[in-house]
Amino acid sequence: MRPVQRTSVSDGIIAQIADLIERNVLKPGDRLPPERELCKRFQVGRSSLREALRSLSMMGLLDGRVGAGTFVCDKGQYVERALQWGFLLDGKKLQDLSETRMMLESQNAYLAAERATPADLEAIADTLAGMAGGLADEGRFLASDLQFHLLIARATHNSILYSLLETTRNYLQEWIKESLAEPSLAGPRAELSLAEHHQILEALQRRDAEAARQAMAAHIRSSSGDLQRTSHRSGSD
Amino acid sequence: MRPVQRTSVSDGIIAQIADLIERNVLKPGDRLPPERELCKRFQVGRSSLREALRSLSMMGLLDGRVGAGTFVCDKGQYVERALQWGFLLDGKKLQDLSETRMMLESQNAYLAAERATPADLEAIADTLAGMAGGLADEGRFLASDLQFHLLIARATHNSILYSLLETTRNYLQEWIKESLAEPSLAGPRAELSLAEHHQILEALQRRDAEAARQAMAAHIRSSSGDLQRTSHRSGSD
DNA sequence: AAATAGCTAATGGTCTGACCATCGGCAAAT
DNA sequence: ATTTGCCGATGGTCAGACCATTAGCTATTT
Repeated sequence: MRPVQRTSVSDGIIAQIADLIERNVLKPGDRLPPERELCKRFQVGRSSLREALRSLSMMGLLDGRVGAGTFVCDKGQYVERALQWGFLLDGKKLQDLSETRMMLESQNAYLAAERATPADLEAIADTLAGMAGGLADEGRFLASDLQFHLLIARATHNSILYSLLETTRNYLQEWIKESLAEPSLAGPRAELSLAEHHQILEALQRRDAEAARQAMAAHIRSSSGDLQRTSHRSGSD
Repeated sequence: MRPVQRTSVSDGIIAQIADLIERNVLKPGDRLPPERELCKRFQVGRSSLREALRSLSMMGLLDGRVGAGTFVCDKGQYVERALQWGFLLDGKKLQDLSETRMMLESQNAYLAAERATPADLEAIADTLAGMAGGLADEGRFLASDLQFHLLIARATHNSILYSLLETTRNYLQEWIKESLAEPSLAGPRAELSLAEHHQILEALQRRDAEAARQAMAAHIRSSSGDLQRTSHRSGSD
């Protein structure tokens, strides 16, 4: 005798849909049939179906858009999503976040210097050019700044490290924006930032991993200095 | 003007309950009020509440038992559920995870060397003693091994780094266990592992951050070598 | 002809009430 | 003291209804 395992209806649906996605029967971007029809096909109630879809959304497999339908997510960020839960569950201390970001950014720069393809480097250089051209336009400058860092992370060709960096950046984005919006700092800060980015790019192009790491670390340090200065207004623990 | 973010009812409930668990208001093992009462408290329909509870269960934070109630799970077990759909750990991901872990472990060792309190160091030393005493008992040895690394992460006093390391470890736990279970490797591997741990502890006690980082990196490298050797059986990219 | 405004149907999101299966504990019977 | 049977509480499921939003079409306007 062995303990019989009771399988809930929702879990059955989850297993089926996840299997379809895994076997690529449902490709990223595909649209699922409407909920009410899925109910008929699976022969289950809408509650159970929706609980299943909700779970799959939570795992990052599906994405429901009201009025449009439910779609298969294009990014296979299963593990990444799970790691982000770990983020959410812990206290989001600004200082800890900054420290984590510093570590991720510098280490990613190190790896990127070793692994970036010519196409990666070209994209990074292009973004940097966009930054320089957007010194006056704050929004464009910030967008290029963000993209610069994300492209470096992508150049590591490690999806987990990329995802982690993306998440930390998202959390810190607000503070970064605030800090750069300081009128007294905006001009010189942006110029300095641009110069630092150039140093990073040069290190990457030279394939000098250690230099890339240190250039990135110096860059983050100098900007996190501003963060500290800006953040003490909005309270702390 | 900025795009207003629409927040679904379920997401609101998820955020609230997750927050309660995070702040330890809801401790592991605690029982939640019945669904029908939660509906009244949150003033939401049962569907929405159940979708939220389902998502939290999927994350491994909650566990619903029919006839008994819904209980708060021990944190850190949520990965196993995700692993039920084995499609997320292909060879590439395993490699990325190992790399991420290496980076987290070594950097945490660096920071721990700078910040560990005497109590932290004592706890780490105790755990190492437990490891030495558990060479014969595989389960005890692995448990102490895990605790050793987690204590170092805790000694950084950075909750995010700790959480990330904890999560990556959970993912890799199965493979680590497999690798150490190799009969031909078990004995020498455990001895070597113990020696490496001693080196790490010594570096921590000397407050030599760079040495701690390198000792940890060497340790992870040697064990991830076993991981690679073990994992090539189950396919790769 | 092109752009805009308004309408309509489809769809996900939410609520309600009901019923079922299972579990825990209690009381009666042995 | 142990077993048996019962009953209430609880999570799991279902069906139907209504709402809010969206996409796409239509008619109006420029």
